[in-house]
Amino acid sequence: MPADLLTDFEARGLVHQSTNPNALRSWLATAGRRVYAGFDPTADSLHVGHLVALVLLRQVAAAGHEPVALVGGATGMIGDPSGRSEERNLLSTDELAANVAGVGRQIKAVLAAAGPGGAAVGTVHIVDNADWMRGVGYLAFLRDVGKHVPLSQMLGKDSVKSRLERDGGLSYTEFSYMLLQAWDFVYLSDALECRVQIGGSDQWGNITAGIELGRRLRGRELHGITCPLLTKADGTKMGKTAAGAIWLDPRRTSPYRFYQYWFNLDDEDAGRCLSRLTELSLEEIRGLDEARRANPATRDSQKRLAAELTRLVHGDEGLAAARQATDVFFGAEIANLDDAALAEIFADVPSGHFPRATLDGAGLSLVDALEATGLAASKGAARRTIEQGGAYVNNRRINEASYRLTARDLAGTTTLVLRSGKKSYAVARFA
RNA sequence: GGGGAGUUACCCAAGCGGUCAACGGGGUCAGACUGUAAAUCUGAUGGCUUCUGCCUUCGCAGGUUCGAAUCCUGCACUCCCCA
Repeated sequence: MPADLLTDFEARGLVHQSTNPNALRSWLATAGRRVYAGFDPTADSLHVGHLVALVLLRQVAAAGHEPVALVGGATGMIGDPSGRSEERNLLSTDELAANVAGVGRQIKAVLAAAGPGGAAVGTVHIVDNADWMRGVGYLAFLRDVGKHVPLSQMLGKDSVKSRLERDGGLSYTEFSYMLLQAWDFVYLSDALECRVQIGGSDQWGNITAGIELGRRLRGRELHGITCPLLTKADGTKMGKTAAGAIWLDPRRTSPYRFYQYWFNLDDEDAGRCLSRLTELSLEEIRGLDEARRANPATRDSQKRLAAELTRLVHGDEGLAAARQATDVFFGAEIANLDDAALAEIFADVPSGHFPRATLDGAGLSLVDALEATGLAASKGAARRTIEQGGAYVNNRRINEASYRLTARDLAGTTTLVLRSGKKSYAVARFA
């Protein structure tokens, strides 16, 4: 028998708005129900902001239902105006195809990842709305769908209203977006008996448009749940850093940096993420909350959060690599590691290549090396960093701006590790 | 159409003939403290450098002067007021 999904969502702070909870609950009381969430293929990788929806779908599966992940190959042609202050640039069809493929792969991998205790995930549906939209003609769509959507309803949506009040306005194309998403919902209720759509709080308008259309077109009761936008205690969006978004694709954000992002959250954010993004039991989360208040310095919540999410996205190997890199980065002096291990650990760190001969004789000046590897913007900046005590070779602080690197500074046979400040690393290879 | 104000380093913003690579704030970087947190405190913040200086910057182009971000002329852009 299925767990009470809605109650669990509420307990985890995952419900922002929902349609009639009683009807929703009774529909979900039967196992094997299908619940969907949509993902826009705006890039070839998802980022941390998409994690809530992915985790929601995993919990749908864990509760004995069947999650449906929709990749918007068709809607991506148009662009969702929700939560956007300006008109989107259209993606080229090539770009879009690549994005749909990339995002689809990621969703599949995350949904297929083993749950806590190794529990396998059951049936998962991944669909692309281009598959049913491609053949639909404009006239047919206007007659079959558009005819049933009152303009007053469309104009009433916040996403439309806020845009109309702005100078940029919005195009007819983006205005029409909600019709497509509304039709997706009805289509999935026909094809897969899917009656529930979940999404971020900015999707409420699009979801209710679908519910309304289902009622008018089919006399069918559809349901919606939105979850609150995940933000940090300081009000900024989760997953945004000065350097850019935290992506799920390891080529964009290495498992190490992904791990570190969660590891570095402050206490309040870590607690919230544990309940919203992990599959730990509420009991276990309560325990971590208490431990954090009693003894915040151990950072158990952050460690656990980072471990859970890194494993979910990058698997056991990704987690192991992130942990190994963390040990080395925040550990003592680096010595006696072979090149292969260094290359592995520092895979995502910028590197500089120098001819082996530069280490001979007087050697290579540390200032030049810091500049060449990009750890310092200029030689002046490199000198400053050294003089202020922020430069390290193999994690050993170097204070002399005149320091020159020679063969004895190598940590491996051809490699040494430079560091600026607490967390910026670069690898120098001499071959 | 008439009148006025402005354009300074990543951003905001002082300076109004020499002592200006240019006050101050934000941001950023480094250090201390700490829990790889937050807050706080300290230092740095055009480039190169033999550490002594050199070079390039104050909307753009000229000019005056021993010397200009500062004065003059022209050009471009922005803003405000009156019509």
